[in-house]
Amino acid sequence: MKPVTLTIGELAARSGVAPSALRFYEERGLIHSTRTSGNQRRYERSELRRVSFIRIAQQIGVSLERIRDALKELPEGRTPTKADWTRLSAHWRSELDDRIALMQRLRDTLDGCIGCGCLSLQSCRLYNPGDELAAQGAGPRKLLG
Amino acid sequence: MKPVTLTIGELAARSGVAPSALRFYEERGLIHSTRTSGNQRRYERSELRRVSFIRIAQQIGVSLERIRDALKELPEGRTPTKADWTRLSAHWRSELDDRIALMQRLRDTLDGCIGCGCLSLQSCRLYNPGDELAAQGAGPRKLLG
DNA sequence: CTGCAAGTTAAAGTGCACTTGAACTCAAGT
DNA sequence: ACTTGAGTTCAAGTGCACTTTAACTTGCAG
Repeated sequence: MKPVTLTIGELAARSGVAPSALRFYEERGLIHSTRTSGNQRRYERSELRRVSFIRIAQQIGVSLERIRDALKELPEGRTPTKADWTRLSAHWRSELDDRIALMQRLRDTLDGCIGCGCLSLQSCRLYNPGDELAAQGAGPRKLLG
Repeated sequence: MKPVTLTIGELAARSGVAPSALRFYEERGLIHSTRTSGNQRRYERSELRRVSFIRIAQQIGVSLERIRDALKELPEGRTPTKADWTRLSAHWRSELDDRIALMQRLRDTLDGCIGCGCLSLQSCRLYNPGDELAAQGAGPRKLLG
C-alpha cells in the first residue's frame, strides 16, 4: 500500500512542474516538504494544490514574491480548507479582471488607431489616455504602470 | 530653426524610454539612427513611431526578438506609410485578442472552481480543459503554452 | 573659449525564474 | 551484493530586457 505523501518526482509528474522548479519554490518558501530518514523530500497531497495555485497566479502575471505573500495567508498547521482556497482564488480573480481590463483598453485604443496609423506620441490616445499627461512628456508610462 | 532629427535624449523624453534602452534596441536592430560628424545618434521622427510600436507590442506580451521580426516587414529605404503601420497594428490586434481570450478562459474556469475550491490537477477543468489531456499527466502545460 | 550637460563605447551588473552540472547518496528490483 | 534510477546539495549558468559604470568626447550657452 502506497504512502499518502508524494516524492518530488511524483509531484513533478502530477503538476507538470520540473523537480528543479519545485526545489526552487521550496527554497523561496512557496511550498513545503518533510524529509525521510534518508533526507529525501516528501510532499503532502495538499502541496499539489499549492503548486496549481502558483501556476495559475503566474499565468495571471503575478511574481513569485507576491504569490509567496499571498500563500502566507493560508493557515499554518492545518491543511487549507475549501474556504481558504476560495478566498485566495477570489483574490486572483480580481487581479485577472484588472489585467483583462487593461488588455481590452489596449485593444480598444489600438482599434481606434488602426484606421489612422497614428502611432506617435504627440496625439495618440494609446499613450496619453484622456490627454491629461500629454504635456508632461511621460510617454507610455501611464499605461505601462 | 530646429533640425527635424531627434537626439537620443529627446527621443527618450518623448517616448518615455530610457536612452540606455534605446541604444539596446538599436543594438538589437529594432530601431535605427544616423550619426553626426561627432558620432552622436540622430533619429528621424518616424523612429518615435517604431518605439511606440515596440512598447505596445511588449504590453501585449511579445518578445523583442519577435517584435524585431515584425518590424522587418516595414519597408526599407522609405518612411513607413499609414498603411504599413495599419498592417502591423492589425497583426498585434489579433495577438491581443488571443491573449484576452486566454485570460477570459482562465477567469471563467477559475469562476467555476471558486465555488468548489478544487484546485487540484486530477479533476479540475482549469488544468485539463475538456479533460482530453487528463490521462497524459502533462498538467498545466496546455494552458501555459 | 570655456564649462558643463549630454553624448559615446565596452563590459559588467541586475532581477526574475529557473536549469544545469558535479559529486554524491538513497531505494528498490534481481 | 549489485546495479540503476531517483534523489540530495551547492554553485554556476541561462535567457530576457535592460541598467550601471568607467573612461572618454561633443555640442551648445554664456
